Amino acid sequence: MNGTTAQSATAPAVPTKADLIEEFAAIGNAYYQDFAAVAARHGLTSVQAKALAVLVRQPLPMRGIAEQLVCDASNVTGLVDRLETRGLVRREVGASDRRIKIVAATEAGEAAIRAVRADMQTTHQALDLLSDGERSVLFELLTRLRPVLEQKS
Amino acid sequence: MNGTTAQSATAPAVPTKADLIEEFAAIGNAYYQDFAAVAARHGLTSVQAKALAVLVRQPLPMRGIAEQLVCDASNVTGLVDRLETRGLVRREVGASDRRIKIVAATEAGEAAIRAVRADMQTTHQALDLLSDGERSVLFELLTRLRPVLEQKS
DNA sequence: TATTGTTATACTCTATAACTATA
DNA sequence: TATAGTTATAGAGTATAACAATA
Repeated sequence: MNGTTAQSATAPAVPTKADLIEEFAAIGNAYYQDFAAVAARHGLTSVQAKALAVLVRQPLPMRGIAEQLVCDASNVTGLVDRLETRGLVRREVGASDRRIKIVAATEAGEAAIRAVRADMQTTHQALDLLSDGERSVLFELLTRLRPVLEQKS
Repeated sequence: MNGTTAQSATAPAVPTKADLIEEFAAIGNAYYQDFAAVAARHGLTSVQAKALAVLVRQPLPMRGIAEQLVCDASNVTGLVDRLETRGLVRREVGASDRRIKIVAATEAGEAAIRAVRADMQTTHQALDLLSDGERSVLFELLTRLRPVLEQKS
């Protein structure tokens, strides 16, 4: 792995942060590929599916969607247009500020993202490799990482 | 979490697979956002950076790149054209089969992807939260998941 | 005949800049 | 004047279909 320490074969050295980053990158890319491929089979681009997944968690104004997608706000108009045409999301005028439009996933939108997640067989198969105890450990570690990882860079 | 078992507060129930999938999705998306944002700062689109990361690991024929990127082979022509124009990759004619063009990252390409990885501060900060022992555990779990997760769906 | 890479076309994603409606 | 959303435009990513070169 890093070769800086000579330990026994049964107790490998602690991985360097670079090792972990590389593994994290590979896992992140592989997950995203499964997500994009399954979304495509369901007639959604990866961006449409990602937007839908975000909106299922909570309704957001146009600019909030842009933040979540890390893209310019101008793109969100067309993106939401296409999702709205297919009945997957709904625009609602903001109550306090009429400039704001709140976008929410419809029932059809929620069903679509549920179907995509259920169909991510590669990811399911990978997680099936773990025992209950390992799943608990992984879940706990990821839950710790998530708040920091979701901050803006 | 799932509420199906009533255990003590210090020993939470084993997360369901759905819980873990959701956490995995959130982590995967957050990682990808950091990657895309940093790549953009370095003048690369996320697809260009991903292709470069793949080619740093190993040279690939055009169709191999398409497989890794989960996209049609016809797209790869333009993608590699743009990377080649900037001196980040190089096309080489295959030795055994002259139809095949092997694409390899140049030194500049390797340097570019190294710079992107080093600049992913959000991901670095997240991983800094873990102790050496936790890093080892996470690394081992991810290493187990990776071969299955990298298979085609 | 089958396969590799390319080209042509059309649609989607993306950023920048300018515009409108509202605050 | 500042902000939320939109429109216009141009470059990049994407799939489908058709093509040339090679196997």
